[in-house]
Amino acid sequence: MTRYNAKESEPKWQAAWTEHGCFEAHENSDRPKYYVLEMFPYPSGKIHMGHVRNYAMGDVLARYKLAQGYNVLHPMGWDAFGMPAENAAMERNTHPATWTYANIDAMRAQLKAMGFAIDWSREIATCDPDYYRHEQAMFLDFLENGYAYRKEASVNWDPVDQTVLANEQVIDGKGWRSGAVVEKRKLSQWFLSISDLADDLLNDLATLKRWPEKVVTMQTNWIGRSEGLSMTFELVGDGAPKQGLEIYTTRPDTLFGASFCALAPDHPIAQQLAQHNPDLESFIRACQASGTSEEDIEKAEKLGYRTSLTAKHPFIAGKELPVFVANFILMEYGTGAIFGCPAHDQRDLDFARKYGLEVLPVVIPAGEDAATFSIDDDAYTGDGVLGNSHFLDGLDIEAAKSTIIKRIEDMGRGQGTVHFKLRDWGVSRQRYWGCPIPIVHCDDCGAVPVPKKDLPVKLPKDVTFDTPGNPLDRHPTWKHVDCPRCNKAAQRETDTFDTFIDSSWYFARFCSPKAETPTDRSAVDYWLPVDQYIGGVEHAILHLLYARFYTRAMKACNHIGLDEPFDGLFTQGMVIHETYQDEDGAWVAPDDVRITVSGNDRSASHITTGKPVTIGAIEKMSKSKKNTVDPQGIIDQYGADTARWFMLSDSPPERDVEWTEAGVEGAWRFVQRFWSTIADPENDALPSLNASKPEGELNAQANDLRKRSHKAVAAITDAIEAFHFNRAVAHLYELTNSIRKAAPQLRGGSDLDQWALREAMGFATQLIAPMMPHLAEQCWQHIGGEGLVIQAKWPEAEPALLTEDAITIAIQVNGKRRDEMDIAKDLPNDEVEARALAQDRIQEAIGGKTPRKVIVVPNRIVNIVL
RNA sequence: GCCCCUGUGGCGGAAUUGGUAGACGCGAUGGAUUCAAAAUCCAUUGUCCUUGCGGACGUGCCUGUUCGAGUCAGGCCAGGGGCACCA
Repeated sequence: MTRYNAKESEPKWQAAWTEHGCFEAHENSDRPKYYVLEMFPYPSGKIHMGHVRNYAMGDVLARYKLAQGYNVLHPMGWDAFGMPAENAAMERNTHPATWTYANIDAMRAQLKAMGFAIDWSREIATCDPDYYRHEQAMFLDFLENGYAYRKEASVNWDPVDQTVLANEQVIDGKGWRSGAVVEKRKLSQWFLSISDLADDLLNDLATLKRWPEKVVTMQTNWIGRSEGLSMTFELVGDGAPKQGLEIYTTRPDTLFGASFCALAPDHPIAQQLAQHNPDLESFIRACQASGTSEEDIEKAEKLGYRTSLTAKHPFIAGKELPVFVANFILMEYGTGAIFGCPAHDQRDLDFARKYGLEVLPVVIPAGEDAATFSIDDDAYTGDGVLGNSHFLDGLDIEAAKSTIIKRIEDMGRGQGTVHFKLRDWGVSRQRYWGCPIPIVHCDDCGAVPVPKKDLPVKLPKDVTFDTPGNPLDRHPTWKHVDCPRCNKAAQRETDTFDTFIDSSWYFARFCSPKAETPTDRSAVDYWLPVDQYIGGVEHAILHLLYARFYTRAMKACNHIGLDEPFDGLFTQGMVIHETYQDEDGAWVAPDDVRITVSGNDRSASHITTGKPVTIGAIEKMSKSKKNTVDPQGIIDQYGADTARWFMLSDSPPERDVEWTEAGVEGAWRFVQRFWSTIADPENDALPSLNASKPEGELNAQANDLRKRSHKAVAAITDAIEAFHFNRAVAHLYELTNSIRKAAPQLRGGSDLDQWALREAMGFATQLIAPMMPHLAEQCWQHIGGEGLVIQAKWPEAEPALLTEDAITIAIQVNGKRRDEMDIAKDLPNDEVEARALAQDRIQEAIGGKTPRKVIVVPNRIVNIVL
């Protein structure tokens, strides 16, 4: 028998699928549609194991749904804009486009070699003008419909590189590349008003039934809705603004426990006071200079500067609260000002202790008395009843909140309001390799949209990266254009879009990738929503929230007809690997490590030097720790099916999977074992899979095999539906073992027995096809299956074969298992009880006592209680 | 600090609604085959006691509910993830 040759087989079947157009999706179908999508890759150069895992999962689903008779859309594209291309351009002196498209070509070839069931005719790349011109058109629609606007915002500015840095590029307050101290700079930038839709985005999370709860929770927290009160305090003192001070609080019930007010350092009133107060000015400067990293915040002391102003308490005549400028108040949240109630907020308490302010409890826990309850080092944030609070006394917290809000509203001093942490999405990037923002700035007309007929605004090709700054800005001619409105000389916007915009609507473009408009309504109405979206949990917030917002904005502009783009979401785990370090602490790549096993102990040495190597933690594959394994090497050595199978085995898809050499070898062994199970020459005399079922009686073993294989059909179908690929794999191992065990006898049996064996082989081949499609095609051909296995209808189990008429149940005495017995299924309880009590071992265990109670759970268990 | 998730053999992990814990795979050990190896096949493999039959213990820890708990409840511990001076 010949070994299975993946190298020969895989390209052959890939060609066959292409030739038959197996994966091309068409809208005109009477089959139900199914849109399966994996998050599209950034074209970094070559695929990594994370891609293999992600796309293997999506592929199982796509092929399974295809076999189930669905009209499947399973497209692929490239999230092709972004900084790495510019960095590569600087380092290698190539153009970002050259680098990107070369990467795309390389990665496309690799994905094709993996044999994924992708409709390549729908391929898109976000850096293609044919893609981004529609993005520009939609931005203009958003602008017209009030979803986009322009405002001043501060950015991280690297004065050496003359560029804006993302927060992640600022390390210890310095630019990651230049090392220069980063400045805050105000730039006029474009924003999308995602916060206008905060309520919808929050409420509709409840409709996402097939999303992981974890992601829903994370988005809920990110949107951060809170209900509270905005109210104005009257200010007194030198230079007090007569409009007063507007604060925001979620605990209006604690107003009678207020002992100070505090402003953010960049609050307008603080700024104004600082103009005539050098001490305050330097305090504010110190606040702004302090770091914003987690660690800094953790360590930072609560600092305040007591201004000359005081705030009048609205209900306590003569009570005035000192007004501080404090370093822990954020201008971006609420109104940038608070009243502090130290008894019931830890930060306020820390602050009050430091500055000797009053701490008056106003929420009294059950069992305490308002007159004697006191606060020590910990603020009391629990439940209770109001005390020391005039007209609120005796109310619970919720009642007190609504009462005080009503009073303040009636006084015209404020109103109950809702605040969100979610802020508008700044989309301007001072970068070359992104989608140009289709705007012209005219001295007279302001920001003028580029007319749609003039789109796309294309990136110029002749740019250089040898000097810092934005190449679009210093390009000699590109930005100089005439105003579309008044024809006077004007300047193009030289910013490009955040690349998250590119990925916020690509799933819609896949429905009609060649349409002359951003979407073809009949196509998106047919295909959307995406039935199953699959990707890494690292996109749980930004990408998925942006895409949800974008879908709503597109709907408002008539590009799409629904609110939620992704009906089902699955977030898969990472691929991880052991790390290795040599004696000097340098990381060693897995390829350079030799592992020695003795018993259950493992040790490692360097493959060339022979020196000992320490086996370290199992971590996400990363270049810096050198614990990566290149999928290409695996494909070359074992073939795509082995890599796919390993990725789907063992670990549940949502958890991390550890890549191990032994595991891959195990997968490879199984590929061969499966092939030899099917292609054993001894089987050659068996009837073809097409042969009709002969008459006669099955022998016991053949009957058993039929039961096993039909049960496998049911179990594997359920497992795939539930995204339990590891369990589907386990069932396939079992079915294969059953076939191997039964084959020698059944081969020599009756025609019907032989047919049953062949049937089981056919099932196994079909069931394995979504995971190892090439191997399956080879086997399918070998056993005489009709056409391609990918085109075969998914098998269905005969219900009669799924139930057993004889079962084994356990017998317990006092909850401990003492024996088991074979009984007929659905045997009446009293008979089961009688038979259980008659068992020798049970009699022994009972020891002559009379059972107090006998519990019979039909077809499951008997428990005898003494 | 707040929120969420996860703890099962040497390892990855199975175990419908509470009903025989450890399926399946990896690793390991012994054997067959072989001149030898690779490959393949067979057997054993939770721990402890026992020559064997068998028995005791066992799903992070402690309590509880139940005839019966990996599964349910309460309280801890450990690991991972997310958010965070958000008023």
